[in-house]
Amino acid sequence: MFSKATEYALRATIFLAQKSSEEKKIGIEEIALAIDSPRPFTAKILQQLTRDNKVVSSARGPQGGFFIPVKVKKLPVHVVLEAMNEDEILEKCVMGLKLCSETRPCPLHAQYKTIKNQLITLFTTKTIQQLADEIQDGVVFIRNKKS
Amino acid sequence: MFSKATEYALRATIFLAQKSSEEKKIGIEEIALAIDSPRPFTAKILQQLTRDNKVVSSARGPQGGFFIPVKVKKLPVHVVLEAMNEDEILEKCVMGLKLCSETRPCPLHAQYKTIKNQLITLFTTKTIQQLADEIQDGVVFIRNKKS
DNA sequence: CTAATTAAAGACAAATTTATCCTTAATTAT
DNA sequence: ATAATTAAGGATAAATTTGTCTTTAATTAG
Repeated sequence: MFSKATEYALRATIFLAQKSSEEKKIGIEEIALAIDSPRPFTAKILQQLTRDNKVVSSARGPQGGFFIPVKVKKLPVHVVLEAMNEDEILEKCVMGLKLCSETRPCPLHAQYKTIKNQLITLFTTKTIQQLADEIQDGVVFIRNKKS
Repeated sequence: MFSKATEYALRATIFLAQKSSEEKKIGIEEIALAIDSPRPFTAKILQQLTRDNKVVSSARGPQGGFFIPVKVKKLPVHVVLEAMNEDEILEKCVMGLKLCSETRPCPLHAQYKTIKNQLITLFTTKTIQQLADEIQDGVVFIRNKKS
């Protein structure tokens, strides 16, 4: 569904939301290890998420690293998709028709629409914080490895 | 969601299901024009759909072209995804976790699961014929251009 | 102030997807 | 048989995505 870049972005964001804070920043090494993603590529992605501090914030130097401000944790996960320029995926026609719409629907439009709406609702109502909390509670996982 | 190749495959399949038959084959030129896709790339995709006559059938020479046998029209659209090797998209974890499952769910698993199930149901219950019929009825469209 | 640490930025490389083109093979009509 | 038509197949190219590496800039600790 999403690109690898966006998958990594979602994992990194939720991981940071759970583990980091303004006082406890986390380095790229630890992040890439935790979410099992290629280190340099993940760095690029975090850089993108850091643009204008839109999703992630960062600080250089010793004790530096990445973190997610409390204010951002309260935002819907959808902001990650926006920052990665992949929020359109949730909107577009399954068959790739440019003109697909209510008045000119593709053959799958009517049924896909309701599914699409649930997807959009999911990403716009669940906050980053809410997802991170579940990891804290131990009911879900973000690591991609056995350990 | 799907690759361009699969989007073209879905459009071409439904177009052929509506317009073609064993007696009335359709050439690549007409197909690419109808679904507004790059001609040579579409040829490659049809070639793939033709492997083992799994979805599309073809005949060379004058009056040759592509068509979909009646038997295939009764199959679910899912067969197109399978032929394009993209049926996994419906199954995989939204966050890209290899180990995501009921017993080791990602933070979005529980909610995404129900959406995923609807997607799978849609593609496994709707037949190629059913979607083509709607075009015939004029309630939906497959062409990607104004005309 | 200096050295160490860490992210930012940009150039580069590999892999995959998308797309084109040319030759070959099969079929049909004459 | 021959010529015309059409898909099959393979080589190639362009674009995008994924990934790496090296240098620079900022910050902090000593």
